[in-house]
Amino acid sequence: MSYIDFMLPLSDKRIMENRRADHILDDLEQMIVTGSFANGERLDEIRLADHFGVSRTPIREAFQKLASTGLVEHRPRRGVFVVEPGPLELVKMFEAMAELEASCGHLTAKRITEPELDALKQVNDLCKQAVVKNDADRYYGYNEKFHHLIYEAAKSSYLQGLAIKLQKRLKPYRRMQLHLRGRLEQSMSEHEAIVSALSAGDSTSAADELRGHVAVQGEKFHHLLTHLHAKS
Amino acid sequence: MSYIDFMLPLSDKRIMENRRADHILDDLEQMIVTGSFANGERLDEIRLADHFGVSRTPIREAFQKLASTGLVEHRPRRGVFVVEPGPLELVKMFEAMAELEASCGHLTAKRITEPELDALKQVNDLCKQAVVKNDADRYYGYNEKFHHLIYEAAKSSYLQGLAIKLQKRLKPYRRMQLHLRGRLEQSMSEHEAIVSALSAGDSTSAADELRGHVAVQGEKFHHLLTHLHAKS
DNA sequence: ATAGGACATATTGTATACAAGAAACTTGAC
DNA sequence: GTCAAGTTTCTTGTATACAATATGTCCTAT
Repeated sequence: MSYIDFMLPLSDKRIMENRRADHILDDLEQMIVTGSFANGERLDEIRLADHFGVSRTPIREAFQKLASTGLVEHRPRRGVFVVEPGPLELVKMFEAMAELEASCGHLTAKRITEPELDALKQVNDLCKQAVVKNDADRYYGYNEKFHHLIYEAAKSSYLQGLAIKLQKRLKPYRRMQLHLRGRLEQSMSEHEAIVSALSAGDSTSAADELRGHVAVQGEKFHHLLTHLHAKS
Repeated sequence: MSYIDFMLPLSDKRIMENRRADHILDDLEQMIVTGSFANGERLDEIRLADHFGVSRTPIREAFQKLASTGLVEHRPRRGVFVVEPGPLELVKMFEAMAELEASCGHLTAKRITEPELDALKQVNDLCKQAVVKNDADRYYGYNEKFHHLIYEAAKSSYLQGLAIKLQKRLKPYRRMQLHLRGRLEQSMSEHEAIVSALSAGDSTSAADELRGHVAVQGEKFHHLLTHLHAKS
């Protein structure tokens, strides 16, 4: 895909706002995630600098931050290249996500307060309503909130940070899972099990339920593969 | 602490080797970890540039990488400041470490191969020998190897990466508490329990043992801290 | 015709110059 | 004497110039 393609939709917005370094990073991130670049494509400092109307320096700074999140890889004296994780990497990442969720669940089950539990149930009800309406997008939003509440209630800031970071990284891949037929209902019943384990303060069960909920296995895995293959 | 203090011991080595960007990063990391800077101290770009004999540009690059690992904090238009995590943060980090280890253990118990198990037992024997000799430094080294083997055997590259990264971050703090009386023996018996759980393929038990093994380090450290704090 | 090497080009990495913002200092008023 | 506003100085952030290295091309020799 050429640079022209992705420049057009964004350039309008860019001109309106004042372009600051953070925006450059966010935009680059967005471009990579939404697939504006081919897989192993090299990100051209000069062209991007032109595009954003800045010099190479801020672009290079953004590159480094992107590299630290794993979205791009920096090969010395070669440049930075977008890293679309392959099926294997993705499975590993989902596996790690499942473990992080399990860990949060483990702690949360012991530490969640009544108000937090109430909030969680409330969000879960919103999830349920979305399922009834078969509204995958709304479910997606509330589901995210649901999980973030669990991270928060673990009261382990560092772990929470890890979970949020990886969750964000996996966002684009997670989303496509939800459109699997019947997945909404299944996900919802898993939520119920999670909530009841947390209510009961059963940390082992909460961890297991969360791990299973997030893990990519069986049909989900197959779905992920075919979807990935379809993109390229 | 002034710049002069830390410049002297390092400047000799620097002049010998060819100074490349990676070395700058490593050195800065080392300086921060070994406490060459005061806690909230601002890292002066120009002085450091002079010190390393380079311009500000590579220094700023190193700063960004340091910021991404959490060793320093970047405040826009202010500079970068060293972040010594407080007792609370450290406890949270140890807690996260415990959970990461538990996660690795959970997977490793199911996935470890015979050769890997053999290697693990072998390293564990070396640990045991170090305990007998009451050699904390050797124990420290083999203990690290022991844990790294477990991460590796989990065959979950992303999780392994997280574990290694945090382990590295906690290194300076972990080291302190090994010199506590009786800790070596206790740690060793925990190792035995971990190995036997892994041998048996008991993922739940392996996870719990590893969590406990690391968590106790965090607690010991916490005690150590409060004790130190009481003095000053 | 192909392989290998020298040259030309392009791109990254580093240094320096410049701009913009924050801290520090001076000066003046109360 | 203290506080505040204006000015100066210092520091970060950005642009540009330069150096070093990788890549691509062309020519030659086998």
